[in-house]
Amino acid sequence: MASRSKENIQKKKAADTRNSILDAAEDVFNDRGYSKTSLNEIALVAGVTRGAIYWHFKNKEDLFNEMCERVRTPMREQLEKAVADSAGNPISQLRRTHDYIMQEMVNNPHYRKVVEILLLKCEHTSEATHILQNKRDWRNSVSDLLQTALENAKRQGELPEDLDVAMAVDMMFSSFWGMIGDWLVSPGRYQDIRQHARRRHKAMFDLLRFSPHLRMNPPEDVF
Amino acid sequence: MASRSKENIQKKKAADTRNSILDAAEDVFNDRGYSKTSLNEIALVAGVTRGAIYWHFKNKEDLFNEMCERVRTPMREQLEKAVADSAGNPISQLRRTHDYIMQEMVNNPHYRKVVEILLLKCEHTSEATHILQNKRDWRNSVSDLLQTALENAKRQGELPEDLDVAMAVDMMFSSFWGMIGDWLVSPGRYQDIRQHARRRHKAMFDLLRFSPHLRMNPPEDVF
DNA sequence: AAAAACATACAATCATGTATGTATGTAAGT
DNA sequence: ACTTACATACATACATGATTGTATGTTTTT
Repeated sequence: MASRSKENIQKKKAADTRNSILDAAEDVFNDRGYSKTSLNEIALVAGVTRGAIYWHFKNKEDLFNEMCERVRTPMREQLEKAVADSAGNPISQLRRTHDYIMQEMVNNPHYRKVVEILLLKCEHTSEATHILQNKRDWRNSVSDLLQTALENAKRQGELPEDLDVAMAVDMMFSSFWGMIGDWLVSPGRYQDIRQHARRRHKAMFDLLRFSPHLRMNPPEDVF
Repeated sequence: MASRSKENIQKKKAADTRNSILDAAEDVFNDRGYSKTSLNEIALVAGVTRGAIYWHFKNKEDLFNEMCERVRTPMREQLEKAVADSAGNPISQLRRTHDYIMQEMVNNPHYRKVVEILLLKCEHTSEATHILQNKRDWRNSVSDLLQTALENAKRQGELPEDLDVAMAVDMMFSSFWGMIGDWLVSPGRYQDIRQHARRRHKAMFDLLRFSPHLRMNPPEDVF
């Protein structure tokens, strides 16, 4: 048992190193951008050498993906749980979930940093398709969740029967991430981003409920 | 006069070289991302050497800015003209302008490429503040224009008197660029992006007209 | 001849991947 | 109980290649 304990201590230390590398990556990627960041800089900030990074990660791309995963996994789980719990009252559950995400975005540095990197600090090149894949995966998982929630809301009578759910999800999604991007570019523009996000979220549901252009057969008015 | 003409020919040739460098920059930045692109690659695609680039531009950053300017200047002028012409019917003028921008985005490769670079192909680092500045400038000029147009619409009675114009502009802006970003990430998602954009634009104006949460004193309902 | 519009050559730096070194802990054999 | 062997978890060193800025040609007009 003593040896077992010692073994665990070793493993914990290695895990700590790994996490400190990921922490450093969040900071350096944020400051210098993904491409311009060298593994050496990350190593320096983490208090190790590049050797440690190559021990824990295959290369820069792998490190990047693991960094994303460390945030995406708990985020997705939280969202899935939230939607699963939304049996009775999908809209208010969505509102709570939205507020929870905004809270995490503001208060959880890991969330904010990784989102900031994905939105503003990495390039979408033809070779580094993993970044594109990362974004698409994120989008798809969130979209599916939203879609489910909106369908639930339709069944509950909280949203119009003929709501164009795909369109609504599209609009909610890009409006939300557009706002987040805007906020990250110019944080000073918002005195209270969470309050702002709440208003926008409510406005968005006014839209879903009342706009004829988000129905399955939108009006073909003059143009 | 002959000498003058020959001189002009020379100058035109130089201007052609300059433009071909900027064209090449649009393509290579798009393919490889801003950071990973070397000036040599751009030179190769443009059919010149790095010497030509350093003759026409101070460095990579300068080249980037000039590339943006070549699109931003005509775009801003078009928008300014459109808003100036909107005396009588701001809303329909805004709709036409929105449609015009989408048309350019789809049909004008220069517009699309530069927007794609700014949204997806460049990193926002602490040293390369010119990129941040570029984005802020773009945002501010478009926001001011939108703001003016919406104020006009209020005066004409086309929008509610107590509409929170700043909030509305914010929402329109981030919703629009969020959509564009989404489209550029997954073009296949939209069979007809212009039609999609039109629906969204109309829906957005439903929102401006009818949502109580976009008024100056939004309802403080339960949360 | 001199300026414009480039091309070529060079020096300095820097990042990546890998190969090799090293320290520590542990499992196995005797 | 002691050594040997080995694996983990890194650090160090090196080879390679790429990029930038600049300095120095070269050609063509004027």
